Amino acid sequence: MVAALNPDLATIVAGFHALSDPLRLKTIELLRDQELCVCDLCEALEVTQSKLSFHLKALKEAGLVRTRQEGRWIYYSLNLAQFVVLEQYLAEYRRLGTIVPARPCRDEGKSS
Amino acid sequence: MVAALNPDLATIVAGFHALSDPLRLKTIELLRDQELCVCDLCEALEVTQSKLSFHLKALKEAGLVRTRQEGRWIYYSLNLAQFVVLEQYLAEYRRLGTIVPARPCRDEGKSS
DNA sequence: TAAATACTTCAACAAAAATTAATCTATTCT
DNA sequence: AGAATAGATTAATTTTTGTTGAAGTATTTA
Repeated sequence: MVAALNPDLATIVAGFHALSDPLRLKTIELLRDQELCVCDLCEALEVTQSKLSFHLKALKEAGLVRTRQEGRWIYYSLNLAQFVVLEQYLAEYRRLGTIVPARPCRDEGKSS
Repeated sequence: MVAALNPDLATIVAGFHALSDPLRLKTIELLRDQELCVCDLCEALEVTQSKLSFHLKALKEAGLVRTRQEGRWIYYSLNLAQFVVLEQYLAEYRRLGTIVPARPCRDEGKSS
């Protein structure tokens, strides 16, 4: 048995939800290269701090990013482990290559 | 250069959005094992046909599922290729292991 | 201690997504 | 042709998300 093989549905849903917005996606793409503080991200993404804060929260609650405070700056960075969790979830689909074909719908033991 | 390396942001966003709902996730988990018609899915998921139809549409528009009509049944099945696209997108993050650390925020060439 | 900076939170509002029930289309069965 | 079945579509409504601007918290600098 592999570690952390069964993250629950809610975790997966939260993860994909966090990734389902253009601004959040651009944010993590920026963080891919380096840790950044909120003001850097605001500047790069050309959005207000308040707006970005909302999206950063979504990313954080989904476990996709971490924060580290240094003085009055808060540095955001990716939590790669959580990316792997989602990647693995998708990989499960690739694993099983054969999909059982047709099988007529009405024969499936329905009490008719 | 690898084929289809740069799906655009909108495609990725749509894909993750389609995966960001519990019912849709349960749907694709059912389809993981076999092709199913809408009435089978409704029964298994215990939802109304109309409601499921809405969610199937989201999955379909994101390219995650395909349909095949047979008589008056429409069989849904996974489009694994699109799962791979999303998986690859996430894999890009794992690739670059080192994240550039701190770097003080105010030194970044800001005109102050 | 006062002012400034970095960031979050809140509350009001706007916009998008989901739910529901009814209707519509197409196919099959009699 | 008429009734039944599978499924999509529509419109009205509710729920959830996202946006905006103002206010709040914490830290630093003067």
